Amino acid sequence: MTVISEVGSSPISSSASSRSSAGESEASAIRQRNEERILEAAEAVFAQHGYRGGSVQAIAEAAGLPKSNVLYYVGSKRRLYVALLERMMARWNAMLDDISVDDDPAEILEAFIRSKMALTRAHPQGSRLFAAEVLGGAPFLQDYLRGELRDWVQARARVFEQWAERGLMDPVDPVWLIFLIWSATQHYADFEPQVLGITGRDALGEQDYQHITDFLCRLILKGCGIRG
Amino acid sequence: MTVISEVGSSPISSSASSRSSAGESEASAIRQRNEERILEAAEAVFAQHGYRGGSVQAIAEAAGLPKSNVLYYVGSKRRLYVALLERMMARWNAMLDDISVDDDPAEILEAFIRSKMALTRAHPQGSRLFAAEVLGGAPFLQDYLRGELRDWVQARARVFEQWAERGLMDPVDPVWLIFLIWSATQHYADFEPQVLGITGRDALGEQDYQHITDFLCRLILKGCGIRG
DNA sequence: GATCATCTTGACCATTTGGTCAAGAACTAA
DNA sequence: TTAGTTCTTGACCAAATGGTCAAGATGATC
Repeated sequence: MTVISEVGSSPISSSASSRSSAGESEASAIRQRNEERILEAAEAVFAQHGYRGGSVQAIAEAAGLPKSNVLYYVGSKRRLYVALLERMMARWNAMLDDISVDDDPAEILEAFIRSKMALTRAHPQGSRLFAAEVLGGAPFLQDYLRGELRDWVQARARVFEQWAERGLMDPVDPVWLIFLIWSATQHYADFEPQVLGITGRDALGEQDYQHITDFLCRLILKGCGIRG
Repeated sequence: MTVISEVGSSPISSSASSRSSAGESEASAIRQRNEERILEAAEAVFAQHGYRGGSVQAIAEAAGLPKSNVLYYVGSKRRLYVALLERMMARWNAMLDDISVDDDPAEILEAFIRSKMALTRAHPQGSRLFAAEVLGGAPFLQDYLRGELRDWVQARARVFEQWAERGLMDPVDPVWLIFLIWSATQHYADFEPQVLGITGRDALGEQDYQHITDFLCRLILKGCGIRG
């Protein structure tokens, strides 16, 4: 799947109204600022209401710009949505590291859980955007899910299986294990109103995240027969 | 939170166009059949697109009825949505059993996981409807989350803590444990396109569900220091 | 069969939606 | 300063939206 154009130029500028004849050029400060505002606003709106339920007017209001100004920069609702998904995927792809059978299972699994929880905390709206898109049937993400994400999962699963063969962890199903870690870590972004309602909090703080992360690391590693 | 009116009468009939002067009366066979069609269709549409993104026209098409006929039965989009949420909550409340410190932790946790997975399999759209509503900030569910669901979680957590004190399980955080079980079990409904895309399946079968359930039971119980 | 209630459903309505368009202001480079 | 580019933004458009309305068909009861 296409990664967003290289850092420095605008993520949308090559596809909307700045068709400079010199090819890809540096976006102006005004354009960069406004596009960033639009992307942030759009992420929140689409994360909350999905593609169909999110309106360009709501995005415009959240960005503090007139609707036609938003459309001037991004071209269309669809283009904006695709740009957002690509941004999200780029962020995730940066985390799709490779692991080896020579690595230590405890370290790898713990790092995996910790980095996912850190992402949840840093980018909750990205997680919600993904959740909304998948709830909607993932129409824009099929290639990604069936392509590089799947390859990554399968490669990681193979390493988990080899660890199990060496007796370094229990022979759990590695794919369900990966889903368990994803669901457990994303839950705190995706279902935040539930978490806050039930725990009586207004927000989760750094210390809460620390406790949750520690809890997940301990339980999942022990549950896998690692360092129990 | 209000539970749906008693079995036998229509879940919507008391609030839309059948204002019989004799009070609550048995709905006709036509009404029952059409209301059920509408509820099923609406559940799918709202689960996929959320409240804002789901349209009455789409629901009407999915139900095979004209839009104004749908509105004849349900009154408004909002009433329909509320009725759906109430139906979902009633289904969930039937599962909010009580446990005691004298129960066996292994049995209780395993039953909890198994029943949640069975619910995921039997009512995936209900799970997705809940997810969409929570992603949207849970505007219609705050009382439920902060009320009886919270009470249930707290009561269950207290029992978990007492088990830990008796050395029957590790002293894990009981609330995070409940969230872990919810997120892990609902994942297979809510993120089904992801699961299918990554595993290369067109659907999850009974055997898949069995394996996943067994995996979750084993890992989570072992991770809690129960019967490891 | 007559009467009343329920059901069906297209026409209609005000508002919202994703755009398109173009005038004028602001910015940039020579 | 001039010319060209970018940015701003209200007016406008066709289609979609959640309804409302009422005529006629169907169902139920006496």
